[in-house]
Amino acid sequence: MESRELVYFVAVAQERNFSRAADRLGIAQPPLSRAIQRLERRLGVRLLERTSRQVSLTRAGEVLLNEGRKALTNLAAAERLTRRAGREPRLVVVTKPAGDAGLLEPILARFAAHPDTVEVEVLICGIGEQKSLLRDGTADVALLRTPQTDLSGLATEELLTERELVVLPRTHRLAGRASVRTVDLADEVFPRWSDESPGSGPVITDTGQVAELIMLGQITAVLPESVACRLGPDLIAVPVDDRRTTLLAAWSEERRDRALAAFVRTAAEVAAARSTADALTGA
Amino acid sequence: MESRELVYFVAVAQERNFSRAADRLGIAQPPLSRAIQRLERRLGVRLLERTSRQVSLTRAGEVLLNEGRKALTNLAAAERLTRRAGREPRLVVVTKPAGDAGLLEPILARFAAHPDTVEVEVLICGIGEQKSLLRDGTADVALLRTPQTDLSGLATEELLTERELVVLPRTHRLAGRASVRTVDLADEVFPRWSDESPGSGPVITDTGQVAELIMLGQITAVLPESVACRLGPDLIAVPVDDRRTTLLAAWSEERRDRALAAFVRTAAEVAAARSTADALTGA
DNA sequence: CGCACCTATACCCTGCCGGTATGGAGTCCC
DNA sequence: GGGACTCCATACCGGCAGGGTATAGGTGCG
Repeated sequence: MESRELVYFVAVAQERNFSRAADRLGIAQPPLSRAIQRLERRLGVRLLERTSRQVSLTRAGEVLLNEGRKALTNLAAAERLTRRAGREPRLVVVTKPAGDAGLLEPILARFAAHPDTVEVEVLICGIGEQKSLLRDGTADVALLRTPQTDLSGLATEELLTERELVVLPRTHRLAGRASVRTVDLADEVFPRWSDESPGSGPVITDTGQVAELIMLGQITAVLPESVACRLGPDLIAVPVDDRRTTLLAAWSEERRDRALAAFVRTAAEVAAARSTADALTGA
Repeated sequence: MESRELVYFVAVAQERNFSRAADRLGIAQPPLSRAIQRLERRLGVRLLERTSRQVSLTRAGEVLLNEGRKALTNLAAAERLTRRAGREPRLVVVTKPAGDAGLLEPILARFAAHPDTVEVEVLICGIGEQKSLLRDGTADVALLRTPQTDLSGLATEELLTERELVVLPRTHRLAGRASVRTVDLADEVFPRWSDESPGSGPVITDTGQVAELIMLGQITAVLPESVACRLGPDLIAVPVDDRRTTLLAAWSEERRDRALAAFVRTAAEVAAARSTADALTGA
């Protein structure tokens, strides 16, 4: 099976529409139809049920969509890793906006002095993209927060655990509380951090929206302490007693190189130092 | 990256020779050279160092060989699983000659009566091929023996543990012993069960060779009891006290379907019954 | 120095891949 | 119910990728 055919099939299977898929692929619709027909012929299996009104997946089509996506991810990873191996060694670290709890800068400073240091590129990606960037080889290490749904294939190191705070407008009924518990928040509207994530509120596409929407009373948000403190003076942040979040360093479990190991170790050291400092300050 | 290019590269990287690789791929050498050049150009990385006398891998080439093989295996698995999903559900069970300890027949009989039964195809493969057949989706479940070098990605269930016996010609110095230990066999010549396996003796390509070679005094072999007993009356089998082997059912850890689970469970039941019977007979 | 071996280049040809135009089936809506 | 719309399939055509043969060029060996 040619990988291009598989890319085509995945596009059609996702769009459930030949014309839109062709559009996305940057080719015309007829060649796409033929490519899928050829693929079906070669596999000896019907992948799609088409009527003139809708396209649906057969059992075999579902299998190929799932397995094929994995295979294509692997192929992309092989390509990226190969490209990287040909260049100067460097690390790509990926985080999301405000997702590093302020640790990244000291980590980079300390790592630069490490004997196994290499050049580091920092990538700030959209919400929920980090794991796929790790898996396809674009990034070497990510800063993630627990809880995470699917960490398969990734190795992790816990960096630090933070309180979580609910962020509210000044006028909110809970704004005067010294602390709250999760049950107190049962009636609140929380944003959905990505298209797929559960929740009742609006989908967040830009982090700047969050403070805005909270101020307007549209939503509330529960955020790690390091993030909540930076939203601005017009919002009240109240600790949620029974919630904690942990910042993780994560990387592909198969990767074994000195620079990566050194980076993770450095990150853990910086985080440990920070935790100790916080404990002293808090006390 | 097109999968065909990757197949070509892997062939060259393994053969370390364009002409032989082209031969194996069934194409001429010049198109192969061009394909590799194109791949290198597209990746922007040199993969192979060629002199007119030898081809060697660059760092990037090694990465692509390793990662690419994985990706191609996944691609093949996606293809096979898709093909299978389009047909009647069935299980492919793979074992090697005499590798089932006589369990397969009763397992199949019992499985046929199971509520979740499906058609079963039995594949008897060459030595050392089982794991790759599982990984590329050709087979659903394999009967393997411990010790095994690399079971990553596979789930296993222990079926039964057997004694191992050393098989000797009648005239052998140890032929009269009631039992031996591994240290007693230090001077013996053992066959190599595949091209890669360690050992001093000849490479076995056909199981029929083994009895033959033992009879001629060329080698000795340590085999599971169930196999050793069937080599014929002209050979003496002496128990090796300090060696045991376990028969495993193994399958891809990602697979989750009722028929597969039912098969493994049935296999375990049959094996348990056999073990009990043996214990009674032996006592 | 010639021979054997191996890869790269030159050149040709076939067939695949992609494009445009159009057909035909089903759905929506007035 | 008919026209318009949507959507996939078919027909046909052109360009180029990919494969073949012949051969050049470099290197180790006797």
